[in-house]
Amino acid sequence: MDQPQHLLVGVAWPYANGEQHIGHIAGAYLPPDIFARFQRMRGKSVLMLSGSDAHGTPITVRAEAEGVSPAEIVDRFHATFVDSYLKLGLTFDLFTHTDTQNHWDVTQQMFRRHLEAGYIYKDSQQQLYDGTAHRFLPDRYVEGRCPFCDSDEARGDQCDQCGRTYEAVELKQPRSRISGNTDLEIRETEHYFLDLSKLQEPLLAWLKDGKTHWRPNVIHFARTQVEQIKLRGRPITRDMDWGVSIPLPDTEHKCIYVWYDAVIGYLSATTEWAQLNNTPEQWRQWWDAKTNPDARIYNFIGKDNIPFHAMMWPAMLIALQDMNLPYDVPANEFLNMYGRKFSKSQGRIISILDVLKRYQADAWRYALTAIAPETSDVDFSWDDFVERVNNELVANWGNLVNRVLGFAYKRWDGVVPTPGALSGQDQGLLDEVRAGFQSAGELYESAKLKAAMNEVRRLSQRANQYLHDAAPWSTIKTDPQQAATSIYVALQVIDWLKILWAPILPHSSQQLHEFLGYDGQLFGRQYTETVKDARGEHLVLRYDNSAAIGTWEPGTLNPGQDLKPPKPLFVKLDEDVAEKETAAASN
RNA sequence: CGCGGGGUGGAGCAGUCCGGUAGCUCGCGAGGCUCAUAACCUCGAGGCCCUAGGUUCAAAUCCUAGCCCCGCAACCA
Repeated sequence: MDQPQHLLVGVAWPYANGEQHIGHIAGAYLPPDIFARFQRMRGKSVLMLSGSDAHGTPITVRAEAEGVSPAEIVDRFHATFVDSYLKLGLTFDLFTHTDTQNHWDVTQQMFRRHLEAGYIYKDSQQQLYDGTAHRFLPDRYVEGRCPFCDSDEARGDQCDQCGRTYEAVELKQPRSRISGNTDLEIRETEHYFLDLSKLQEPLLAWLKDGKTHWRPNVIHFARTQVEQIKLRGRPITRDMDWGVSIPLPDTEHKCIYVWYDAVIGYLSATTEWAQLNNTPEQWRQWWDAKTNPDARIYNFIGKDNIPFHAMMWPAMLIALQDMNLPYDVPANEFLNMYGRKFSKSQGRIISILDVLKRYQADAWRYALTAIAPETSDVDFSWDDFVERVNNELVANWGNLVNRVLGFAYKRWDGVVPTPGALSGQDQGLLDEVRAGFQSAGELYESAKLKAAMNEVRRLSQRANQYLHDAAPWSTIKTDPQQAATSIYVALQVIDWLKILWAPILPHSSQQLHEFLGYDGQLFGRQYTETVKDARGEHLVLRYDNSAAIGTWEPGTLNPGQDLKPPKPLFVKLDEDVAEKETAAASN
């Protein structure tokens, strides 16, 4: 087999400066979990990794606004991320954060290797300096009037009004967000730069090579950028104290720029995972091109992150040589709300942690997959959520399970009936659903999750049609053996659909697995742990797949197997849910 | 200004690469079934495929010009 065994599923690192909303989940967090669960059932050696991004000005700005330490902000939101991923069932083999000793080590090591290989140089930059606060003002620490459109709300690096970018020193009437000081001076400051000009050629060669399986929004963007823009040195250090320190002398009050250290998280999380498992060299199975060139690395992200994952990070890896580069970067567009971006400040936000209190995890997994913004921005509305859960998930799949299990349990004393000879109709349904392992499998494999879901839903509709034609509730009165055969076929099909749905609906598939009288867990176990290191301790979310028995193949349901008393898999939502939630959101 | 994505029946989407009777889910209308969470099954109504040109026997699909929406532009998924 030339199928790769080792798959690394990298997930965008969330900034630990606010709660996650359903847009984050639909765009970048749920899709990789569905993909990873599918691949694990295929027997692949999957590592799904991410962590909270602890550094950067969004964190320190918030910390200063609240008068607490950045670490406190990170710990608070990191814990909420872990909590919501547990509840939603996102099976991270490791979800850590970037303020760990391991991440510091890996980042500094990469800095040194880039330096030694000649990809890092030192240069000076002009930056605004706040004499009152005695510090430099990177990025969002400064606001002012936009040099292009005169908006007064312009940030240090970009104007939200007209969208243009510029250097902070170009701002008109700049003011410090720390002290409010408007009497800012321009000072020279020395920084280290990653020399991307040296990487442009190999990066472009890599982007031009193959990539036919990449989504057009990702590959078109990356190619045109690298083709048309002359890449230049980009600063990888900043005048800040909060961040990974620079492994060189005379670098006080400077640290490594967050963009550089955050993407290294994919590598550092792998080594942290390997160390936690006491197999420190295992990371090579995914990253080291000499050890395992067939490993595939996937990066699931939102479209805003395309430049970093399709350009910067690959360039950094190319510079190291002998590292596996991303195999695919399935970036999603955005999930909006009523036509506009989610916005915390404007009260348009649906926190995933909050809504998981009221609705089933699998209901969200279904609805967010159904409307996943795979090719264009998509609008979320509560009406749509209710409609999809009630009229699609409950009506099509949940009801199929309920009608078959309920009938079987009542009429055959809680046991899987023994079938007689199969008719052409029986065989036809079995063949069609069995073929779903191939057809839906290919769609899951290529991360076309919406299409995979449609395929599985089509198959469960076929089962509903079969039942209508076979009408076992009618034949049982005249020909009990034929009714038994129909119900056996339906149960077998449900047993297979359980697997086909499992990547998207792991919780209810497990429940169905048990209703059908099976033991064991289709998937592994999620758990949290506190890890101590030289920088303190940090909470991690982990996943142990060793006891999982779910496999991507049609098993055989044994006649005579004891069923469990069935209950509906999904809660049907009340009519007024949409109204209530919409009202609550606008308060 | 530049770049990327999108514009398909009431809603959400697929189809566009490799032209050939416009497809799916939901909603709506009618009928059927009654095992089932009033769910399920069948049939039906409903579309200038953004616009204007062009290529072609034939264009949602290819070419040209333009319009509209979203995003990116070095980090807000």
